[in-house]
Amino acid sequence: MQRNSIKVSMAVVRRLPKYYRYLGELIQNDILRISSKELGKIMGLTASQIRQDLNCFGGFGQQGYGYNVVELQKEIGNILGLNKTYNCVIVGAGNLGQAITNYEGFRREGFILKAMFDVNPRLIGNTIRDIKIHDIMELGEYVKENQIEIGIICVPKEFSQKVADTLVENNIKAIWNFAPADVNVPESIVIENVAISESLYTLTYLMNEDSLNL
Amino acid sequence: MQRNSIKVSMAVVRRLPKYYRYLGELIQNDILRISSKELGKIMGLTASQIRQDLNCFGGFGQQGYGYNVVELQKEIGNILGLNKTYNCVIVGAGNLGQAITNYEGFRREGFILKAMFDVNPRLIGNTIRDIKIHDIMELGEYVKENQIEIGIICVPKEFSQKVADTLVENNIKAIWNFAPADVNVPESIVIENVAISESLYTLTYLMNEDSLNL
DNA sequence: TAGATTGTTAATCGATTAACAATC
DNA sequence: TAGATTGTTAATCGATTAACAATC
Repeated sequence: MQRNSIKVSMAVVRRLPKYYRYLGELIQNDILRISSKELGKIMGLTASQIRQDLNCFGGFGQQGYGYNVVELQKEIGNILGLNKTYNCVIVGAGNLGQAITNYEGFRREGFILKAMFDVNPRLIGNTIRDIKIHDIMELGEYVKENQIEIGIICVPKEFSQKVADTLVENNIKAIWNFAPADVNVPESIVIENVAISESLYTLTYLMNEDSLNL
Repeated sequence: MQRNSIKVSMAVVRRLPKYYRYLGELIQNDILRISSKELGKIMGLTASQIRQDLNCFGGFGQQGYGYNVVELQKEIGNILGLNKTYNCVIVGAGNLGQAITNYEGFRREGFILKAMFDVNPRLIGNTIRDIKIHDIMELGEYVKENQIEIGIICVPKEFSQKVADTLVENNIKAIWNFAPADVNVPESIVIENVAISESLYTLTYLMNEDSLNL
């Protein structure tokens, strides 16, 4: 069931990966059927919100029954675009770049890491999990030649905008940026600036909230 | 200027670190004064929202002038609790744990990494940036003995809940969890579940949005 | 069938934006 | 002082929750 011209809010979109993840856990625990009420309890959402969220995309449930967990997870995966594969590169082969390379989950979901890039001569030429580390000078050409769709930026913030520019010039479709400074790209490019520190500072805010005397 | 019993919404709280970061960049660029209008343009927010956000905590600006960047950044830092120091441990000394250890920014903001922990005998006893990697069996005792306030979880998701439980039992105050599965803790403990994959799946959603026929 | 639970509309709540008097 | 821009109140917008008829 598909609708026409319903605009889905970012609030909903950002909950979808969480649904996807929790449904995956249910499958692992052999739970094959769930009601919005139960799912809400597990995820800390209201049943009403879950039904509203899902109905932005279609009626995936069944009255009197609930939702088929496997089917629903697959549907949400499709909505998220996880039924496709994506050619990716990682720029910056330090610890963070390596951590992402080593994370099995991403390969499983269709993210194909084609190459890594770095400035460090000691790293260039090495291989991590069969992925070769190239000289960052070759980045632009490689991205263009190999139809790379997603660029993952793991370089220090001083270089992140320059890397992003190179990616954009060579027809990247999306950038996942881990440098602790937002990167600017044209409207047509999809960008996620992660800024990991923000969640740490939220943590300390919450630790001190009581003593703030608001 | 402090108010009594105003509840600050999480929407506002999660913008504070971003203000802090952008103000830091302004300082680096020797911009010492800014209006809500200008700041909004840079950050992609409305001037009105910025003024509303800041006024949850006090009147930091001056009519006809704007905001003193250095002063405002410092105030927001205080609100976020960045005027204090925090004793931290990292559990899981793999690439991600090492990436965090190597990130200078955190030390600068008062996060004191006291120790790392791992199960891997090859890592135990080693040192990263002068931080010793301990046997994970010693985690609970160490946390209790050394007044550790923040536990950073960088272990595979199979072990994350168990690690969290150990931290909680030994009086941790907050947990910053990078394992790709939410960890449950008592109400009194502050928890940030990061789930990095969520932003990647949001990215692919946005890449495919047009073809969704909503 | 009766019970359960959805899909969906309406009501409420909260967050963002607009407007403007206060004031530097 | 005049101009600029805040702090703050009011208006609007959007997101969440509640309610219930539809239906499996």
